[in-house]
Amino acid sequence: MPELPEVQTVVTDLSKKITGKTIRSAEVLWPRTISKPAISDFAADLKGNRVEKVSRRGKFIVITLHKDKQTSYWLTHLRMTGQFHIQRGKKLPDTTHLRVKLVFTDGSHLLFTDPRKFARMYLVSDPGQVTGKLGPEPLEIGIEDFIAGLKRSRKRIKPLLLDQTFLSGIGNIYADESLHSALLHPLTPAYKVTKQKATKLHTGIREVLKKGISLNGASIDRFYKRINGQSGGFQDEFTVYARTGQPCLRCGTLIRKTTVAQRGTHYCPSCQKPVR
DNA sequence: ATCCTATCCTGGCTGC
DNA sequence: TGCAGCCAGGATAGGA
Repeated sequence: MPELPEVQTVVTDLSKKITGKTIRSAEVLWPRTISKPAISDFAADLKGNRVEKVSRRGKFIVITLHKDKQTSYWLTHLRMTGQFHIQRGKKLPDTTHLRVKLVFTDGSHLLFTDPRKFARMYLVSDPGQVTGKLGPEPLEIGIEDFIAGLKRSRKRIKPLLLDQTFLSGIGNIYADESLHSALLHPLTPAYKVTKQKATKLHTGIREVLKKGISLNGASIDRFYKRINGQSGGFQDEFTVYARTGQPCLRCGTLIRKTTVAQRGTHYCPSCQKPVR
């Protein structure tokens, strides 16, 4: 669902729309969406803040706020179904699952919906409180550190890629796509991945994520959408994800789906052979 | 250290 | 047509 490329797309879109705006009021319609601070403080603390910057760390949207020379950070993790919406013209977004609503001093609105209620928001003075345990950004980690990280881990490669303390931002889709691109079986123990394959995986992760970003993410079901309601384009470029039973684009073998670490896992049984 | 299970949630889907 | 039951999925906690 929303992974690094999807979150990056939201961040880029949001940045253009809300940077410089000042929050007039905030309203929380589903209290559990707010992790920190207490519900009673969240809306009141947001009020009067000016949006300085919208950025990303892992799968977190990080909004830097200024008020009375104080800087605070409003972080949002979309989890599966969290979605920001901006009002566009007269057409109102579907607010069936509205959880948080912001009104800016210019009268514009920022709405946050989340059907499954798993998304979480934080308003903190130090973003490290929330993102402190995250591993490096997958587009920033160097090849040496990446290989060393694999060697150090006894985990299987797919769960390791999903581990946000190892790398931050990769989720189920991009893990499967990266592993296929590197011709690695998802159950391969990380420490057994050869230097050559590790290099291929490092490259594969970068290419897959960059392609995802350039296509504004993947909209696999009705969930992930850009803040203006548009879909991404990466779902049309999947090589294995959601292609169960369809021919591998590389060798023609039918793509198989199994469960690894409680996640649907798609791979080509010919291109991605298990390691003995 | 790592794995497994349950939990949080809802809408969509299957099967009767 | 209606409805019960199952499933996906990111992160985390607790037990093995």
